[in-house]
Amino acid sequence: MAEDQLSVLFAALADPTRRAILARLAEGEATVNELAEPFEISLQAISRHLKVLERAGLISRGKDAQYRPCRLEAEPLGTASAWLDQYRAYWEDRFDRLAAHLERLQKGSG
Amino acid sequence: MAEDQLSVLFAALADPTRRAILARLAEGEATVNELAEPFEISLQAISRHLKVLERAGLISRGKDAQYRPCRLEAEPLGTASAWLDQYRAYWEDRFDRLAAHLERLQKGSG
DNA sequence: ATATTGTTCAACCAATTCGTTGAGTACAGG
DNA sequence: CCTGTACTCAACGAATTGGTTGAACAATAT
Repeated sequence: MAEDQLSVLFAALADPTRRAILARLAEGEATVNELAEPFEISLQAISRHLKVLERAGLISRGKDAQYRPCRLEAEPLGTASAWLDQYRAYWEDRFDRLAAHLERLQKGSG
Repeated sequence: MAEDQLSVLFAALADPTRRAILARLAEGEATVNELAEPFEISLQAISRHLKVLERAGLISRGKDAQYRPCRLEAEPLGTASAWLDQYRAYWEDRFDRLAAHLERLQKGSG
């Protein structure tokens, strides 16, 4: 299962081919063939990666004759970033002490 | 395949149970049993989720008698956040126009 | 010694994922 | 109309995932 937005999103980002596609789209729209060109895998495989990205809301697709230009839709990345920000204090050095402190507090419970 | 750091990391974050475990650990160390308590799934399933989180570098585990206290290790979240920051310009409104502009630039190629 | 508690390992199953190939569908142009 | 180009759908296989149960093992308590 796991159909929530964040799960679908992170799952989409968990594949290096898909991340490479996003990087390419950051430079501008591209057709499926253009996106497939740098990879060794079949066009069909790319087509399915695009479907995953679309389901995650990370791309949208247009229709221009027989072309299906893809466009980056970055909002979900903002959502992911916001989620990660919950933990920012835990990875930024200045808060390491705070985290350790909170930990000890709740362990000793008094 | 896909054994790179980022892929393993995002894959670890793609499961809601694992994200819930991280949220719990943000409040402090916890044993496997403590972590399992809120969930309906077996202890073994939790144990495997912890293994995934550990492989992603998101937790570390201690040894206290028969207990294996887990601790949040947030640095990888910082890595993920840094990766996302590449795209920040694309989801922040003030840059939407820039993105669209870049797109048009490269399409027209002149 | 034995039992109990905390945790992991191993085998298994169902569902999903990521690739393949082969067969469509949709549009453009001679 | 027929061909070529762009793309998607469907069927398939191998690998992975996320759950299960049953058996281990380690440390504590009796």
